[in-house]
Amino acid sequence: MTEATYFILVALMEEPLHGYGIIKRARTKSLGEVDLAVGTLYSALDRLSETGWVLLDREETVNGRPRRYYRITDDGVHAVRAQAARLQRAAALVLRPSGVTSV
Amino acid sequence: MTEATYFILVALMEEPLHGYGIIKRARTKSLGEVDLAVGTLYSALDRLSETGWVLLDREETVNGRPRRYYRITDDGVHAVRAQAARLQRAAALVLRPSGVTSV
DNA sequence: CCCGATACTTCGACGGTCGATATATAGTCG
DNA sequence: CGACTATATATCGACCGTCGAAGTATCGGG
Repeated sequence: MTEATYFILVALMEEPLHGYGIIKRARTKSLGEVDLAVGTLYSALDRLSETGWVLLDREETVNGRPRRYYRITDDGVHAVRAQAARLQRAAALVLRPSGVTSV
Repeated sequence: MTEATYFILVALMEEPLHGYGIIKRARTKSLGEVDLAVGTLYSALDRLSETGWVLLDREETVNGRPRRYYRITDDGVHAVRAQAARLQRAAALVLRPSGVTSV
């Protein structure tokens, strides 16, 4: 799973969001580190819909323009949790190196 | 930083290794999850040499064939530690979600 | 004697990211 | 009032990194 995919799923964990909302949520969640490009977002969203990790929650019309809200699925939650565990293990290799038995 | 780059640097943190050794070390460190393709490794190694995060430690000749050992630089150690911190923060978003003040 | 493991190089294909462009409205600042 | 920024979606080509395969070479085991 790429970083973009991970942060899209993380953004959707709290509540369904529309495209632009995902970009903003990912930015705040990552403390400004992750700034999803629109091209990245929509292609990733298409892929995630195909794999069934997100789905279209509802479609609103604001100012005559469509606004699509996406929702994470149970499979998506499962996938993002598995990825989080993987990331933590990867981080621990450097932050808590084995072989250092201080005490 | 990509996952491949991260695990190459992690593999080199303990001691200098040659290409094939990096692949094996990354595999064991990641508990079999990361299996670097040779194409990925050598192109990543070239990029890392250019950025100055790894450098050629020494060159041996074994069975009439060259064996190049790579070493991580101080900059590389700094970069991999920063990335580890980033990964941990990303993982914490899911594993320790804010707003859950269990007590 | 062939196969698998070790070991490096190169190259084309593929997948995902990025930035630009297009389009449209609301709000802010000078 | 005009320019600019933020909000909001769609699309497309360029680019970068990954992957797998082919090529080359040696050693040990079955």
